[in-house]
Amino acid sequence: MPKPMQMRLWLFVHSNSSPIPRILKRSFSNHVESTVNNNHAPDKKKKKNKEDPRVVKWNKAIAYHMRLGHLARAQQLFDQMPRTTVSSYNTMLSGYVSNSHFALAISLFSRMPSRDIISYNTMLHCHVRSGHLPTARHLFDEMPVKDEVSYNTMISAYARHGLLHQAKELFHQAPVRNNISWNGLLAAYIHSGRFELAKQLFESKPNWDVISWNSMIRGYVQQKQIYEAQKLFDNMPDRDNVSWNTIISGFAQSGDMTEARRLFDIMPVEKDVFTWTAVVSGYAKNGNVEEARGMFEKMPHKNVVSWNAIIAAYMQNRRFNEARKLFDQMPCRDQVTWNTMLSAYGNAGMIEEAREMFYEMPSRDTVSWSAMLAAYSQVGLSEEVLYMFREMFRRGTKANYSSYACALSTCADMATLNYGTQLHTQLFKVSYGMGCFVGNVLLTFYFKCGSMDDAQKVFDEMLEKDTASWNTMISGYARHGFGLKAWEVFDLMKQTQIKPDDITLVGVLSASSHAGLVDKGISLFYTMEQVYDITPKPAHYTCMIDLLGRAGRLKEAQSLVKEMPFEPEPTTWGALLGASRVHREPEIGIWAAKKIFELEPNNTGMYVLLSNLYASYGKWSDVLKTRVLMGGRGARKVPGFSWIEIKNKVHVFSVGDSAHPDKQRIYHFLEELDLKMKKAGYVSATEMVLHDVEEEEKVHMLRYHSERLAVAFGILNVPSGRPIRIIKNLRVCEDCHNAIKYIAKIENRLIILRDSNRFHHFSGGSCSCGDYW
DNA sequence: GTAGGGTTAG
Repeated sequence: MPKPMQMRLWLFVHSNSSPIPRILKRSFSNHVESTVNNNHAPDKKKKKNKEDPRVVKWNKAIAYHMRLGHLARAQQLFDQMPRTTVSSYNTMLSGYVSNSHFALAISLFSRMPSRDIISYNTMLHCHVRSGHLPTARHLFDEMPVKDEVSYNTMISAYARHGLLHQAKELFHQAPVRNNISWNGLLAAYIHSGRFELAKQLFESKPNWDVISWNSMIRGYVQQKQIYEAQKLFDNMPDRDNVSWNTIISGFAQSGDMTEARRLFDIMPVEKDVFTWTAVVSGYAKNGNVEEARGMFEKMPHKNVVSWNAIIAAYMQNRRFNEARKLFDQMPCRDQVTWNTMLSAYGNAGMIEEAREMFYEMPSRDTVSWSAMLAAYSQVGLSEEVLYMFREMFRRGTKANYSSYACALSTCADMATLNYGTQLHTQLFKVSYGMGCFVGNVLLTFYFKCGSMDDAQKVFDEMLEKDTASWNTMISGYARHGFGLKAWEVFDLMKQTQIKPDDITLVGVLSASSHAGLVDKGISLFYTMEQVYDITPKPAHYTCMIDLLGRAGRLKEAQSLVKEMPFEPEPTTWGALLGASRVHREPEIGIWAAKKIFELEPNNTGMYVLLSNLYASYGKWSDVLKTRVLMGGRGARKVPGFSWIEIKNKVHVFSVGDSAHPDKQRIYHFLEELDLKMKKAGYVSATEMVLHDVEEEEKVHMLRYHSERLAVAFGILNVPSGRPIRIIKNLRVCEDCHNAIKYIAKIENRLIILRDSNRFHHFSGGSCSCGDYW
């Protein structure tokens, strides 16, 4: 049995497809011969000694300038060299890569007269660092010879991207494994969310080095198990500065700044820029900008990253002017600086400022484009999102999963399943396997579009699933009213190594509520702390109130609200309000509505809910009062009216506030409406407004009429009672198609007509409204 | 020439 090293070289020599230059091939060949004959591995030291000392001297000088980032000087030296060897090229190559000049590295690599394994490994590292894993893999596959460095480079690259499957595959394929390979595998488990497996691996091998201990601490931090992380930190055999930085940033990220600060003050190793920056960003995340600023001032050596952290601190806490001042003062800005500003403006909905940043920034990377996409998406500019997404490709920026995520979620919002599916296909072309992130994006998309089958298919095909994948499935099914299915997924999840988190339980509780699984839901809620070690949060209470409310147990829901250990959120009150409307408990509903207005005086949606609540009891004067309170804040086309037009007939949902200040506008609308209504044989709209309180009965009748149409299409009476409804393969006439869309808008539902056929696409057929063609 | 820690998008 040949030794692994010899085996690899043998493979290389006998490979006909090897792209390696002939000269190099010959020298390799000789080398192999001698190695095989002598039956021992090549001696690296001997090889090093062969290098011309003058060349070594030049190389050292080049490397020195590269380390300092003096690229031009390094280049000059390289050009002046009396004799260049592969090692000089390699020095240049690795200098370019460590200075992130990937294009220069690629160009140099292509011009090299000969290449050795180090050139190939450096190039591999180059592609990995620039984030082009498919290119790296391609090179890896084509490499004439691979050693453990090549394998390790790929393993840890896959690990960092959460691609456990690929990392594991190469780990097992690797002919030789060292500590770095094992650490790579460990990192792969951690980054793909398979922390239980990471723990098992870590426990099974006793001789781990400090790097793996640090990875495990980081893993616990990522799992939000900070006290476990601390236990590990306390027990580890020796701690270096990275260990300290990891645990400090762990406490900082988990919001425990007291402990983070205590560790910071007692740490026995020297604090570096990582330590300081972790603390600055920790204070920022806690909203303590002053303290963050104080630490920033004290920081002995600031770099761009620390500047970025302080700018993010101000931006995250909405202190835009101060952030802007710092931004202007900064000694030098990098891509992240610009992106930080851009994305923070985007998050705040300050679209103009975001746009300004985007167009002013010297260069744009994927994050910049993604942030801009997110900014547009946030303010609902769906068309802009898709335009920018295409523009991004046109400008040659590679889209990543974030950009796809944004585009896909916009597709979901616009209910453009076709374009989204197209993106799905595209994603497959560019991707290097179904990682968690891409899978989760697709799951979200298909659920948003209501294509449960497609979502399930993606889920089944996913090689790696993390907590988010399971959560998306559970809450996806829950949202669409498939409570049993959601429970099924939850039961499956419990059989895996992945632990449910608080979001999982929110999904399961809401599934229970929509499927009427009241007892299951209640028992989960009261045992979640013991079984899953998760303390109920406001969202869990909201689910419970929704669950009890839907089941008609309003009194219990009411007392649970009172028992809550924290102030109920507007959505909690909303759940109670909705239930009280369905189960005719106006007192509770009004109580809830009042609470909502205290919390959110401008919540127009709640005004509408309240006025609907009154309307369903025939309390028309209260409807009116509520509408008056709403003022001009209603999002309707004409304030005070909800109406749809179906086949030239106007259906009025409600006519409310004749007391609305914008009388001119209302009367103008009424004139138009009048004509249409009279033509359709209905009572005049003007009449209704003038006698609105008395005539509301008639309005109610009209509402009922139009609702009947809606029921025919299956739009109302959605089993889940939730605002998403998918109608597949509907044969519908043009007018009704529009009407359905309009109902969706009025009723604040997302209705998706999937694969529906419009009137003109057919010859011979009939629509549910009675029309035929 | 390969592994762990701090800042930005999702």
